[in-house]
Amino acid sequence: MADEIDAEKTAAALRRAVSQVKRRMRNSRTDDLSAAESSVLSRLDRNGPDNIAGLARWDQVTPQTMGATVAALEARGFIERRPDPADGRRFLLSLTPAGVRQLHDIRDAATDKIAAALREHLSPEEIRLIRDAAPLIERVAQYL
Amino acid sequence: MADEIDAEKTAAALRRAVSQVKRRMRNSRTDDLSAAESSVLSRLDRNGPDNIAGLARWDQVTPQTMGATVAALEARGFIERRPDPADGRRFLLSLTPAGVRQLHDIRDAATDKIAAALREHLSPEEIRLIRDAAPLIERVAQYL
DNA sequence: TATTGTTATACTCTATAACTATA
DNA sequence: TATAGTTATAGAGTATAACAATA
Repeated sequence: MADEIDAEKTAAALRRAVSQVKRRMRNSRTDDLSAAESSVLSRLDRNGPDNIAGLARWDQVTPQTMGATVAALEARGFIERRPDPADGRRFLLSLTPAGVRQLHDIRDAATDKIAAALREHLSPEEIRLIRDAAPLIERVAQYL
Repeated sequence: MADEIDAEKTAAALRRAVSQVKRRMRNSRTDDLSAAESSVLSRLDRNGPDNIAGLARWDQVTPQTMGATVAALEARGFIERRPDPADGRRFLLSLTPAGVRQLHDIRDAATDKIAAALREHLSPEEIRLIRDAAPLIERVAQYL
């Protein structure tokens, strides 16, 4: 089937592209948050307060790993925890104002780098193509 | 300028998409190679033999880090080293037949997962959009 | 019993610093 | 002097195993 072939080739191309981008962005730790940390802040920013187990499930890491990430963010004042009144085992985690600020700061830093590369090396039409494809890629990611 | 705004928005969207895909693919270590390792095998497969310093520069890691990655691949028989006749300090690294096999195996495993998600959750037209955008994204990555 | 969260331990990838050998 | 490669050490992110508290 033509569709099947298309999906395979597209998947291979996407995999290569994503690996390259991610690998090159790896060291943009001029910003002060790791990938694990900014993933958690983004999640809390978009979906509101959550507990450790919920964040771990969403991010596909173990609760132990998420516990460490959360502890680091807490120690730096970017998130805060309070007991869940409905369930004595749980803590509800939420962004502090400092966490919101940090999240938006690092977004800008990483984004600027990509934007500059886009402007310098791609045509406006090519940029539009990526712009249209990006949300679709994000959607696919949900099912991996 | 309209272009400037487009580049910023596109960059932000791309960053989100790439982070999500990479994060979700992280544990597809059913296959037997880490990201660092498959990156090296891919490079040798595409560009032929190289030395440690060259691989390190291309992959934007330190020579020490690349030395460790190379040693692991060597120990598992996926690459081999021989002295560079032209420069006594250097070793030339190249893929073994086992390395080529391993490279293609893991490519298939990771790709299948993405292809399945594409087929199940995106329309043929949306898949084509991603297919066209992927090479452009890979090109941008070169300049990050 | 099942779930939430923690502590202990270990592995991988990465880095910096300091060294040897060769150019 | 500069470059190629190595050894030693450390930090971050991840995992598994074992446990306590709560549902």
